[in-house]
Amino acid sequence: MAKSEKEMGMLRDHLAKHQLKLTRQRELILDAFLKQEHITAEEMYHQLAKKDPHLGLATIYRTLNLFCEAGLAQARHFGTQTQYDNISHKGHHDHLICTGCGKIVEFENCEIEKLQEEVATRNGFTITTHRLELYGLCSRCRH
Amino acid sequence: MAKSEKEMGMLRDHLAKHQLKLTRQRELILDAFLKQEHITAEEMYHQLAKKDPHLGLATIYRTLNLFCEAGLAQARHFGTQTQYDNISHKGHHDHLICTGCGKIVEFENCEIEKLQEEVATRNGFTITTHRLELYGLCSRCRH
DNA sequence: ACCTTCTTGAGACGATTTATCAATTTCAAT
DNA sequence: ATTGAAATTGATAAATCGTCTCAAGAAGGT
Ligand SMILES: [Mn+2]
Ligand SMILES: [Mn+2]
Ligand SMILES: [Zn+2]
Ligand SMILES: [Zn+2]
Repeated sequence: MAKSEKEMGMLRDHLAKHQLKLTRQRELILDAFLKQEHITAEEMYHQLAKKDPHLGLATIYRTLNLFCEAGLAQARHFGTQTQYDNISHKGHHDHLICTGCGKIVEFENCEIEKLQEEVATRNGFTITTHRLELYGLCSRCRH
Repeated sequence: MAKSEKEMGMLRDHLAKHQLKLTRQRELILDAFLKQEHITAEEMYHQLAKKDPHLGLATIYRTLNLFCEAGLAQARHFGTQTQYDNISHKGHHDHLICTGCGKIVEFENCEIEKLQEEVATRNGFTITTHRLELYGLCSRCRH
């Protein structure tokens, strides 16, 4: 609870800057969110049902979107649902996804990121975010 | 009509291999699809309403998904909708997307693709497809 | 403590895509 | 060409996901 100082600070900053309030729900959801690598609103809804059975799904959606605006999370469409990635710990990262078993491996590659910038510049764009997903089979599923 | 020999062949192959049938609707939708770079089911529905007012939206969805399986199209979630990219003409490509005006620039970058392969190999994966989207502002929207 | 403003929870709602199913069409075997 | 099993279609119901609405409650500056 006291270990998420940095993230709590980022949230407070964002709230202050936009005249928003720090609520019990927002603290609760932040706590749960920081323990995850990526999670959907629905998953979090079920997880938190134990701690607060009255917490509404709409509040979870609202709060996760707030985290995105505060720079703590990043939304990513995966399949039919939206995954909220925790970027506060390890920063931005991309994904290798096994279409056989659903396994997800996270990676970072500075060279790729650099080339992306070049492509953007060449086309007159300024990149704010990106998304790179590699789909295939992991070593186990290949056999 | 006669210029889409290759694509028609790919479709026929897929149909034969899966005991599926070549229908008037599938030909109609293929024709329209090959004229596009990327299109949504809804857009195609409206386009084809002139040629066949009875063509159902469900058939369009079914057929575009069929094209994906046949290797002619690739589905890509963009905003709330699914875009079906025509990959038969220019092959695989990635996208630069302006979050200001919605402009889409297509690009290919072999170096990036090569680095992707390296990342996959390093993690024991064999890539079958991937998706790279760069979001940002185009030169016009930056001002 | 007061009061304005923001937030919440419950469910309605909207948008998109898939499932259902009776009627029709395809196509391979006669 | 005819037949008949199997696939396809169109209309619409249903499912899914996320946002909107709004009255009741909470936050926080004074
Ligand atoms: Mn990246
Ligand atoms: Mn590519
Ligand atoms: Zn696997
Ligand atoms: Zn733009």
